[in-house]
Formats: sequence, structure tokens, C-alpha cells
Amino acid sequence: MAGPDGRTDPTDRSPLPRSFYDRPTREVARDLLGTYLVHAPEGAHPPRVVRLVETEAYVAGDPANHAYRGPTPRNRTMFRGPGHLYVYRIHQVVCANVTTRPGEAVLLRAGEPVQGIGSSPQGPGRLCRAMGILHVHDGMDLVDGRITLRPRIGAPPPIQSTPRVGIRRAARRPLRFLVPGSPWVSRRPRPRRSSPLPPQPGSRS
DNA sequence: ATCGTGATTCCCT
DNA sequence: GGGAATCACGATA
Repeated sequence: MAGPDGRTDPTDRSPLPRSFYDRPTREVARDLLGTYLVHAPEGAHPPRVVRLVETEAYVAGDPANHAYRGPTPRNRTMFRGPGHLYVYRIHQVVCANVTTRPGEAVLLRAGEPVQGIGSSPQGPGRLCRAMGILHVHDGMDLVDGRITLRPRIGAPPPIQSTPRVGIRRAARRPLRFLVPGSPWVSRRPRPRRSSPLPPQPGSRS
């Protein structure tokens, strides 16, 4: 889909400016859908590009937020200012976030392959693997670095908000944003319930 | 639904 | 410092 200027290559466009990230985190999470995550590795390797289709916001006062209890060695990047890459490791997997205002961030959950993608970028761990994002990239500046985000081309995609996935606390807040119908959105049927409830009459399964 | 897996954090000493 | 709880996942079935 070409923009009004007819250009089709997202890497021709300048990275999103710092001001993009210096906004309320929910807005950033929503506006990130349809933008392009670009990793131009050192050397002659071709850039890897995905179009983001799924994000989650982690906001202040949010018990699921890594920064909920303030700065720690792991989450220090979340306090470095808007527009940095916060990469953390969980289990055997790395996940990437974009920082917004101090102590808040957006988890990048899934994307649609555009260029140079060798494995499925579906789910936050797999997205990082496909993009070649490593734990050592934690703290990188997204405005002026090898890993950047580039503006959407054309009209904004349709956006749906849903409960967040894979967390226990505050999972039901509608802070997950996705492009409905995209085959690249990660599927995880339902968030875990914190306490088992007896099946209600009329509820499914 | 469950399991592998190891880092991180917390709540004590 | 140390032991235990926790975990923004992914692969399995």
C-alpha cells in the first residue's frame, strides 16, 4: 500500500520522533499499530522489517508493570526517557518494549513480516527472535539507532482493544491493542483467572 | 492445561 | 547474603 507520495519502502522514511513517545502510553500503544519496526544490523545484512499489529500498554499504578515498585536494575531503561528500547528476558526468551514516559512502556507483541524475516514474528518472544533483537539491545535509543520505528504508510489500521495476555495481575484492563483480523496477531484464548469460579449457567464450555 | 527454565525480586536474617 | 515466590513465554497435548 503506497502512501499519498507513492513511496512504498518504510525504511525510506525518518524514524518516529521523540515527541511520538512522549505522550500517554495508551495513545502510543495504539498509534504504534501499523508502524514499522526496523532493525538494520551492523554490516551488509539486509534490514529486517515488520509492521506492528499487536501491542500492550503498561502504565503507572499498574501492578503488572515491571516498574510498579519503582526502578530496579532490570527496569532501569524504563526511566531513561521516551523512545528507548527496553529489552528483558523471561524464561528462555527476550521481549522488547518501547519506553514512553518514565516508568511506563509498550510491549511489542506481534508484527507482520515485511522484509528479511526468517521466522514467525507472532508473540513477543518470537517477534524479538525474528527481528534479531537481543538482550544487549536493552537501553538503545529508538530515535537515533540501528533499531527504529518508522511511520505508518497510508491510513491508520482498524484497532481493537482487549484484555492483556499472559499476566495475572490487572490482566483485564483493556490495554492490549491489535489489528483485528490480522493473521499475525498472537492467539491466546483467555487470560488466566485469578480465582476459579463455578461455571455459570449459560456460559460456554 | 502443563511443563521446562533460569533470572529477578522480595522478605527476611 | 540467602531462600522462596514469581514470572509481560513458548512448545507441547
